[in-house]
Amino acid sequence: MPASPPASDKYTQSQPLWARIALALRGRVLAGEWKAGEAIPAESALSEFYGVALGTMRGAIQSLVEDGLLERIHGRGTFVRGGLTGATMLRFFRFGSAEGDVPASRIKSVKAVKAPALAARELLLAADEQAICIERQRCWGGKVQLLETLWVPHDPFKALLDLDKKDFSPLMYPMYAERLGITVNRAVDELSFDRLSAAQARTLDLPVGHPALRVERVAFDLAGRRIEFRVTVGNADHFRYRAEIR
Amino acid sequence: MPASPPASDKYTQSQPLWARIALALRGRVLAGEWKAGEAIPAESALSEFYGVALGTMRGAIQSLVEDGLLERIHGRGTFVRGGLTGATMLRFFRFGSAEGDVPASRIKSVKAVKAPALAARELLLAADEQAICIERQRCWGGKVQLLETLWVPHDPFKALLDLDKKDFSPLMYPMYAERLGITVNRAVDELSFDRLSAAQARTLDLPVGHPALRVERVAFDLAGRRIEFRVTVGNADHFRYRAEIR
DNA sequence: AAGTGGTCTAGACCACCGA
DNA sequence: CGGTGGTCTAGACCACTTA
Repeated sequence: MPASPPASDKYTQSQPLWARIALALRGRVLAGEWKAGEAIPAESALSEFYGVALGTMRGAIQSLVEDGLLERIHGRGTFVRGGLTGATMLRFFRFGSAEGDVPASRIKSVKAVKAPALAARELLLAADEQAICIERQRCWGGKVQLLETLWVPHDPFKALLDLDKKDFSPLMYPMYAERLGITVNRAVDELSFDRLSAAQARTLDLPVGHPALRVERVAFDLAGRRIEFRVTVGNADHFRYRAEIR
Repeated sequence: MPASPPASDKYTQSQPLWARIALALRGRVLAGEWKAGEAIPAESALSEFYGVALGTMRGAIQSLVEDGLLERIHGRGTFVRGGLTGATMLRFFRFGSAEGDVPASRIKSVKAVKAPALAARELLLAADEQAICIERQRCWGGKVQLLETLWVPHDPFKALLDLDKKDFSPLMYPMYAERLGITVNRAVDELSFDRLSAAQARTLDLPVGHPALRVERVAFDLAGRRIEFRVTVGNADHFRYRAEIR
């Protein structure tokens, strides 16, 4: 049975009607009533269910579309958006003619650890809370190009500890979705500049102290929870990024 | 006298009615009927003028708001957006406790030149077309922090050649607006990584070959014309940028 | 042809702003 | 207070997709 019954008075509420309906709709998506990729009921059906005009229902849906939760396709329906693919790190780098190459991923270690200060802060974990740390390398053109260290909360991710390194998918986010039912919906990247440590330089086959781009990423699930913190390091000479400002 | 008379048939046009009205409205803004910062007529007045329902008029205006051309303020009106301030380069850098400091600008040269290949390509100028090249330094905390080279088309910018270096404003975009009536509405930045040349290093008081962030920017006016190409170079150690992905 | 989202209408009232 | 944008209604028809 779906959530909340129709709304009450026409006005006099602190929130607009469309916003309250959007909230209810979001709740039903998060509760799993409609899964990623599935269609939600038609606007007309929903407007009848909530007892509002079609335009109001459209407003509610529109707000969730702008939020990235839903996606409308003319003539087909309104769908719950699938998550990010995780191949998004490539957008910061330019590797010579490696477009066709499948980005390979090599898992180096998967360990249960106490979250270090930086990761704990970004994931909003209590001090000394348990987390899982994953180290991996990403390769293009037969060379190791990116070094990644990921932290995820121990709580919903502990199944990863029992997984063989070979069984990890080259893309983490689709794997989170399939194996854990966790959808990554949004991420925030913080870019800065760094130099390679001795160990990093050795793995990347570059000189110690070589310029490096450092990307710190926090990933969020559909409900807005912080579910992954990731630090990626790559050769700064391959950095390129396009930003639009208004 | 304003532009285009009311629209015709209800449907059967290739473009939605709101899109055609948005186009007409945009034309009136570009023609200078309403200047930056001024309010356009009320929705009700416009809907009557164009002979459409209020909701349709709102849709037309909304599309221009999303485009960055207009700005609505509840209870006050709908306004033509002012341009970018030009202080936007700071968002890529972090300078220690220089928040309060006024970013100073030092013009080194203003010259009429033949646009070099890169600038000509970005500004869509013909080969060997005349342009104006401006070199300047930007300082925070008493130190030169950024080196900038700008190219603008000779055509609407020639007045800058007669201007004394001291009379240049520290922010270019407001100056374009005041002195030339050109509003910068949008810009695209392309970030990459570089090393300082000998001359650059001397000016920035850093070692030759020191890591540098390079920003190539194309700026667009209200009509979408490319009106400035700019290359900015700064110390990569001060680079930081936040990107959100969905 | 049936079902979906997209456009459009003609009204009404609400919430905010400034004089 | 009068004017602005914001919300909401109850319809109608258009345009796209699928079967």
